[in-house]
Amino acid sequence: MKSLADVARLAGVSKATASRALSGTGYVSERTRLLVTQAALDLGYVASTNAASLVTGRTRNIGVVSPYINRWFFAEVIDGVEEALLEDGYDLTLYRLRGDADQRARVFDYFLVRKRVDAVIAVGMDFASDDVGPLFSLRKPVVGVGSQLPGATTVGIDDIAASRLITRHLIDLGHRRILHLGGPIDGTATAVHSRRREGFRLEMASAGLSEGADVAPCEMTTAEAYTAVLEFLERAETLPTAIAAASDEVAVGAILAARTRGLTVPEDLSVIAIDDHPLSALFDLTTVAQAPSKQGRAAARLVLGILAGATPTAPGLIAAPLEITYRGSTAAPSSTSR
Amino acid sequence: MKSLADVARLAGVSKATASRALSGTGYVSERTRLLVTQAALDLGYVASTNAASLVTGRTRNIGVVSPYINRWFFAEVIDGVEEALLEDGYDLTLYRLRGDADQRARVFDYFLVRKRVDAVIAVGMDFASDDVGPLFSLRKPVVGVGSQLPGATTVGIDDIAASRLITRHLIDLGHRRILHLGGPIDGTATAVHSRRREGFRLEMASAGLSEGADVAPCEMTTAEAYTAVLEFLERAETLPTAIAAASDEVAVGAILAARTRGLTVPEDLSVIAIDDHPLSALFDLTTVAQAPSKQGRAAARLVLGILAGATPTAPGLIAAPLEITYRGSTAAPSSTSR
DNA sequence: GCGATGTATGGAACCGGTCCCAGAGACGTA
DNA sequence: TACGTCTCTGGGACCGGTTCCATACATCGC
Repeated sequence: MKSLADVARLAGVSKATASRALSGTGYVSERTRLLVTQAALDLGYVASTNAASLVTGRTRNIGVVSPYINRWFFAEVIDGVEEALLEDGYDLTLYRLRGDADQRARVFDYFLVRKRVDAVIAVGMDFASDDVGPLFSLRKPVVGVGSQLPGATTVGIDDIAASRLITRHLIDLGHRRILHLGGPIDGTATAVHSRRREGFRLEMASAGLSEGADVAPCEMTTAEAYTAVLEFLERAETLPTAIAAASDEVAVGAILAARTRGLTVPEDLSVIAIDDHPLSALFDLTTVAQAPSKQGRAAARLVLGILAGATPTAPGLIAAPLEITYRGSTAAPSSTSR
Repeated sequence: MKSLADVARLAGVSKATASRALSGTGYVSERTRLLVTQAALDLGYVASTNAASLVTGRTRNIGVVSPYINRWFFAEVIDGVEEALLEDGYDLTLYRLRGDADQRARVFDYFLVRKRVDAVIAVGMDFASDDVGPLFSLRKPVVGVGSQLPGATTVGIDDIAASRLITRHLIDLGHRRILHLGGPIDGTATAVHSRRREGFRLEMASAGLSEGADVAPCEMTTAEAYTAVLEFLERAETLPTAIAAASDEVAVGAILAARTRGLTVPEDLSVIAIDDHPLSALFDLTTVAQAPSKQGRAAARLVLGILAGATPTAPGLIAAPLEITYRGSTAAPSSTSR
């Protein structure tokens, strides 16, 4: 491998001058600049970012932490982040960080031990406030996406508000017995699904409908939702007239389960959700759009801005506006089921 | 940030000894080893991989290139790769590499220019043989997953064989007019969807059914497949009795489109596909399972093995065995439609 | 007692860049 | 003429580790 010294020698200049010529910093005459770039080209010279970051302390590399990479929201966010980083010539190092037991340990091992990221973007990480300590002890910019990161700027939507919004819509349509679907029951209160469930509870309560509020917990996947809804319908005494789902993926499971049970949507059962997953259009699902890849881009921009010297925004949620995309899965409850 | 020199000073030894003590190489007495590790602990010392790799030339970092990260197969593979790498303490740097125009340029820019990966795993990259040049010029291990990489070891399934298998199953059931669904028409011949289409053609031809073979191209997404099938059914003179889909995601689009048109599966239309996507169980879809996350793991293992000194396996496909998972979406054509 | 071998340690070169600082011309100005 | 300023270049320290080599001592066989 050719090094900068080789280039400098061929160009007949010093290492220092060669470095300046290639990086474009400091004073270099046009003539020598051409000389050096030509020499670099001739030798097929490629710079070592390692060596550079050793002295500059900057790696042009961003760490992305996410509990999943094979679920829609997370994958979309990462996609957006990657795109934005690429535009600025940054690399993305991916860490899947799931579970709780080894969570801290891994944060320590893989971020503290190796100091090769300039900043961290945490995607949908459900960190408790005492868990983020190690993350911040890096003294590097940290930005969250999706679930809110205590003490850090987070881009996303207000999950409680979004859930209240869809619940409200069902209530406004005339529904009184509503099932909230999705999210394991043992999640922390700050988890996205917990907050969406909380929003549902709050809205039902404020409408005086706590009696009609029911909850079916399940993992946030279509398959789990399908069986959860099937089981719920099995043992329910009075059926709900509507489902407020924690996500589109879960809602699709509900719709499929309803079909299996011979219920039609929305006549027998209205379904509404949050996300605007690409499948939701196919299932004619009313939902609240959130564009995760845009959130990813925004988070990346934020981080790059801070690295470029911008003053960091105050910790807290940078919330995207909420708007319902009305489709055919919601309607007033039919008179018979009322 | 504390450096090795600080640790050495505190422990009262030289940098060299401290390095040996912490890395566990060479001769170090038990006593000084404890001394050094304790000093490192006290100071909260974290080693700089950058500095280390500068001299060793190894980064403990693997580059993963993939055209998508938000599609099931790719996300699953990356997930598997990440998991396997993590176990060995390797990092994963992700590069999304799509399109063709800037494809080469990016490979050059982001791999050659920065020499900070030890090896490359190319996930579902549809590289033409003259496109892989830059990739191999890195002189680093390269392993492919999914679509076959000319000149490199690739783990995956034999797409042509898989497609022949599902087509054969339909033929064996008695179907004579079969539609192949999925994959843009302009893809290169080596692309996964092209090869699956090719497998379909071959099997139909070898059964003397070229007449009954029809093709509906579309992007490999559920939504695109949905509209493609709808349009196809619109203008088809005689309807096919079965669909061989290039992927489960596409097959789900077909099933939904069939439902929209009032066709029932499998009575009016059999559907079979390849992948065993989690949704396929919900849609009762007969399919050929491939476990992408396992493929990812396997590829990572392969790469780690080579880096550990194992002799690289010969270029070519390491194919997983093919087996149909029989579910309810396939049946003999009904007598009326026959 | 002596050389060979094994264990333990330190000094210093080295990886490949960046950047501070000194110095040399060129040019403008008092 | 003398001096300040600007442009351009090179020398060399430095980032933070790893590793080669030399040295020192202990042990062992003969």
